[in-house]
Amino acid sequence: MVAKRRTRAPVFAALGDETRLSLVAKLCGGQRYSISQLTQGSKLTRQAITKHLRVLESVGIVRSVRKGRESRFEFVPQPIEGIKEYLDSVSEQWDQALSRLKSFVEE
Amino acid sequence: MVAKRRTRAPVFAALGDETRLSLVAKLCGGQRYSISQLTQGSKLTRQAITKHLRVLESVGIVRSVRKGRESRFEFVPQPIEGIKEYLDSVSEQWDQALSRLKSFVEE
DNA sequence: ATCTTAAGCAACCTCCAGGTTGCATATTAG
DNA sequence: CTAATATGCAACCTGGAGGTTGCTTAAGAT
Repeated sequence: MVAKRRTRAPVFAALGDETRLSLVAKLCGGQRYSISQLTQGSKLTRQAITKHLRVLESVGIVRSVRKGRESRFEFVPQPIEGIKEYLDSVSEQWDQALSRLKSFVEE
Repeated sequence: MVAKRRTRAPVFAALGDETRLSLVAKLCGGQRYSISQLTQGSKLTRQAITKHLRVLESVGIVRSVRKGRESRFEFVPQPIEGIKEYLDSVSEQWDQALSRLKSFVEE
């Protein structure tokens, strides 16, 4: 296991796009889909979808497995768990700040 | 209260940048900071920092209040709570998929 | 009244994200 | 074997993100 980088920004950035968010929405249901399948219903080109999938893959949100002539993509939960933890720490800091303020006012 | 948009992508996008993430990290501690203060220690220009702050402000993660000649920025938790909920729903879908798979294998 | 500090505004630059088209290659179907 | 399907690769285009510099205006400090 290599040092897991302390930078969540790329993961947030990967989620910062409607198209990719809907890919995630589809894939987190557990099913695996080929690129062509994921392109169905989208108004974008297969190549555009491919690029988006590569972005998601580059931050580990998604993984591809070649199966015959198609490459099937599947969801990987870890990166999203990672940023959830990060957001929790942000909320926690904020809550602590609030409670410090509260006790300051009360005394 | 106007229809809260169903699109979290812009919030994720706003967090998808190291500089903005560190601004959030600083501000979620509860203190308010002026633009100049937030620029201190950064290698970027005040104007660059200003632009980043406007991005955060545009999605509601941050709010600015003019105080004399300086405008002080403060953290606003709601948008981040929003995407936390979104991520929870993603995890939930994933977990349900896993448990369906599990019961399918077991029978 | 003047100097200094905080911010806003605007023009400008560079680079890359997001899309497209066109063509090549690998598999599966008939 | 041949046709059709699923991808990969590469070149190309365009707009906007992220930065900078320069100048102006507002508000404190002396």
